[in-house]
Amino acid sequence: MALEPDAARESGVKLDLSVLPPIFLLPTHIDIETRHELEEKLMEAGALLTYNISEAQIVVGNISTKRRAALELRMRKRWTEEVLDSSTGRKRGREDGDEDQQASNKRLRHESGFVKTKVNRNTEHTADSGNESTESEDEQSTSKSLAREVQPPDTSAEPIHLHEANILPSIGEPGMETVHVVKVSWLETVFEHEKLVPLRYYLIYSGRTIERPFGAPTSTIIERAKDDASASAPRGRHSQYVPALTHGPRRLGAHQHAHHTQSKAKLLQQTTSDYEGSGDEFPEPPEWVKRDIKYACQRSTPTDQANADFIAELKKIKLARLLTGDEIGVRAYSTSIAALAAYPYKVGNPKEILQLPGCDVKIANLWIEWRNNDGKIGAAEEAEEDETMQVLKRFYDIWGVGATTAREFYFDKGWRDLDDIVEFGWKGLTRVQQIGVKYYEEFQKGIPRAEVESIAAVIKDHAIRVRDTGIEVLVVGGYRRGKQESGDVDIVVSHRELGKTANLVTDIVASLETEDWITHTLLLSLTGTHRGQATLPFKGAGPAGHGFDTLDKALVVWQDPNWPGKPKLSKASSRSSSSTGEQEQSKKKKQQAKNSNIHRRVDIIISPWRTVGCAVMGWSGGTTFQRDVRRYAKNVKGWKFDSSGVRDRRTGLAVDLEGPEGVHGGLGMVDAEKKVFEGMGLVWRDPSERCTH
DNA sequence: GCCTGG
DNA sequence: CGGCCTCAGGC
DNA sequence: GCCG
Repeated sequence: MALEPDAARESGVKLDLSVLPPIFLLPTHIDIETRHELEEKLMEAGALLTYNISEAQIVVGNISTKRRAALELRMRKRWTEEVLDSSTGRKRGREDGDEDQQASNKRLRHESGFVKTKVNRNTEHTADSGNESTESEDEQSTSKSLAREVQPPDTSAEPIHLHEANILPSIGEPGMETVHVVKVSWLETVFEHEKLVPLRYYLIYSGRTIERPFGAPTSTIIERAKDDASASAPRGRHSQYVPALTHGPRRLGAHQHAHHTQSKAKLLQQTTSDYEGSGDEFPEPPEWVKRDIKYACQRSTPTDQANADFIAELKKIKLARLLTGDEIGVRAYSTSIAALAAYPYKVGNPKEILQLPGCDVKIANLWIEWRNNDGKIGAAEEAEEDETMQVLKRFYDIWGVGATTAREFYFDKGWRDLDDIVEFGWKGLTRVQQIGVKYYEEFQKGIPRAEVESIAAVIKDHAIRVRDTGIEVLVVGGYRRGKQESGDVDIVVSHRELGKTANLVTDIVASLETEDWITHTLLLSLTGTHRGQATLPFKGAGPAGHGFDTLDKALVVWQDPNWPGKPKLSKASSRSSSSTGEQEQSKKKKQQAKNSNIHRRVDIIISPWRTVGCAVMGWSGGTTFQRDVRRYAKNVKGWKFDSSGVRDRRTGLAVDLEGPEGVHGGLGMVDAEKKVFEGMGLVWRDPSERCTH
């Protein structure tokens, strides 16, 4: 029973760790009990335990890769760069300083067996394996591989006898700026043998402290980005370009229209004080400017925009606001951009900008800067080039990751790229985020119009299969606005008979899955069906007024299951591969037998016919257009608009814009949409004129 | 109740 | 100075 | 950041 370790016997002396530099214990992956135990033993042995990582020279952790080690330090605000073995550091209290690290490694390799298990070069990234496996097991398999652990070196076989002077690795400068991250097994070994053993066999990573590597030093952008979104509203947003306003009202140069411009006019002098551009001439503003039309749904916003270049710069600022969690800033810039996007002339004078609703001196001054600075805005370029912003953007582009989570990934977790997420955070991702990461590159690719059309045709075909030929569809979203490439496919599916749209999403998705068009369902929204079923009398003829259903919809991942070289399935066994001939074939083709068709994001929206015009309208506009439809409905009409219908805010009753049972006769979805525009007092515009961004 | 997407 | 589009679903 |  009472086994006595060799080391214990030979050292009559009590273990003394007071010679060691400050030690930091990484809590990561060490349960609280073990940690307390280690802390206790360290204290007993007189070790210098620190809880301030910046003063630690030895960091002990239950981790295994360099990458993770650097990450753990980074997370705790200690930025380091790796010190390599080759950089033969100065010897540390050692006479025979000629033995460099390589030599010592070499010797180690010869004299003991555990070098191969030592670090085990456990550096293969799990991200790399992510592409190989197939289908729904992928997320799991990837996370599984993350759990792989390195075996600790088997030290009991060969106790180590080395000089105390050799305890610390001979790399890096001595002192606080160098930090060595070692495995927990080092401490365990030390305690087991009650003897100090060299770090180097347990060394994961050696780093030298460096400055935080990037960015305009503590630029306001970064400061803002650090703020948690949950904290109080972003503050301190004041541009250096906003002039103090002191003058009384002045008269606008060439024109004297709307009153609202007068209050702006007094700022104008300030704004343009250092602007000596072309004369004061500029074109007669369009009607919507004169009438101070504030809602994007009330004006035409064409695809090709006279001020696209300037808008592009503004969008960079808007993106920065988005990534920093400044939603209100995003709103503001969206409004300004939408107004500029609708302005049909190339701006040549800042006064033109002041005329626009949603634009004021701030934007006018940005335009001046843009004009005087060769088409560049400092804040925009700065944000674009900022490395923090770039990382946040990378994360934000993951489907299912928003600005808040992107910032959490970066500032809290310390991750820098997708590999970090896969390697260190996979299990913490939601299901849809895992899918978003898995198809990251594919989802970035635009979808050509022809492909949108063929996807729509397949959906329509399946909808007809699960119902009948009364199914009608319309592709909405960017496609309908005329974009050459769409980010995703949005399609509205309806049927003139009320009962035929109940449970339709479910049936369509099921049918598509049968033929493997859908690889993942990201979201299934069924409230329409739920409510419809609850409210609607089976035989129809329900009193109008009930009918306020939200829409059923499915957000799915789509892949064309037909690909060149696909093994032909025999007619009989359509689903499972059971025939022996097939097995052989699939085995033979195992390598190239992979569907390389690009995965696409597809939104299938079901609408009852009664409100299909609202659905079409609600899904066809750009973001700002849609938001302004709702604002307009609220502020001008006192209604609440959403893509499943309109109701009066006061009475709560549904507003029938399309007739109690929707449009009839030869009228279709677009006619229904026209009725909605008309009913809201809006001029119907071709979707290509709703390009608000 | 926060976060996300549309 | 307060408000800024709206809603369902996932966690 | 702009509006009422």
